[in-house]
Amino acid sequence: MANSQFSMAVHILTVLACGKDENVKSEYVARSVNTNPVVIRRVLGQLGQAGIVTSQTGAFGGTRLARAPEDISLCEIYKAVSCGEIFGLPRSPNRDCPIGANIEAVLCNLQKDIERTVGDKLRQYTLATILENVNLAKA
Amino acid sequence: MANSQFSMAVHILTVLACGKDENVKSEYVARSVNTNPVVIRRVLGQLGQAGIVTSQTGAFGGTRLARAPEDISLCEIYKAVSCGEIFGLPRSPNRDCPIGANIEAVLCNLQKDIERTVGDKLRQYTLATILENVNLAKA
DNA sequence: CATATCTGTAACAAGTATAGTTACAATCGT
DNA sequence: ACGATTGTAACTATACTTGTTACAGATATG
Repeated sequence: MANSQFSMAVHILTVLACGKDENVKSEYVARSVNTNPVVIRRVLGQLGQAGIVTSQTGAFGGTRLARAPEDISLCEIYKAVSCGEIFGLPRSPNRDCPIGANIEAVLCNLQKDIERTVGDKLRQYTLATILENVNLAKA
Repeated sequence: MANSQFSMAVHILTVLACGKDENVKSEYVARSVNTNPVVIRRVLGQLGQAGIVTSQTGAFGGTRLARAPEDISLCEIYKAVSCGEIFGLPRSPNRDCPIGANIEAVLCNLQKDIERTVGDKLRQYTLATILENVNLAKA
């Protein structure tokens, strides 16, 4: 299954942003994402550890944004739920072969370069950008 | 399993590049990558369809680069074996919810933007770049 | 033309990741 | 004390990647 946790995280945070400073229940978010509340809470757990949201247990509990949408970059969200690399490195190249012995390091550097590039791009967007676009599309 | 087809493709092509204009057998490549020849031939099939390599069946057959390493960009290789997106889109957002109805298009645009960015970055490298780096590391 | 050598590809097994689901302990307002 | 909600473990279903075996088709060589 293709990993859609980043998409889900953005969707979830957009719902929370619309909830302003009210606690939003995972069950409510689940209806917009069209999935099970536990799936929402799992992602919310990662976003909480990253300091992007804060949750309250108990009656009238729920989750809200820890900061204003303008201060939450998509890069931060991506890293919070980050699940795997853009491309995987070679598994077990033959180190007796001159190429096999060196290709891993070369690809690893390339991988870091790509991920830095993606990070820079994602940093250009914030949750506020997403909110604007969603509202634009609505109009 | 994390997808390492791009890494494998680059590794394979590096081996082919070292074979100059000789046909290289999948069994030989498999020893450098440390896997089964069929796995190599599978990737080689995709690279062949993309016009990056040419193969010959039969005795003394094998595969060679279709072009000079300087003329093969990593972007081309990435697209040839392209296996999935940087991040998956939402599966089935609730279209009765204003957010659910619009988030998919917004994320899809974002996804295209990211993939364009990655493509631009990969276009800065060619197979020749990789060859240089592998040889540098060897020295 | 017969043979040995390769590729191309189908079919299947094994390992692993994601998502969905159920269940329940812990927490907290009333 | 009670009801509402999160946090989290455990399990299932699905699907993707890799590795492996098997074999048909193509081709150079003697």
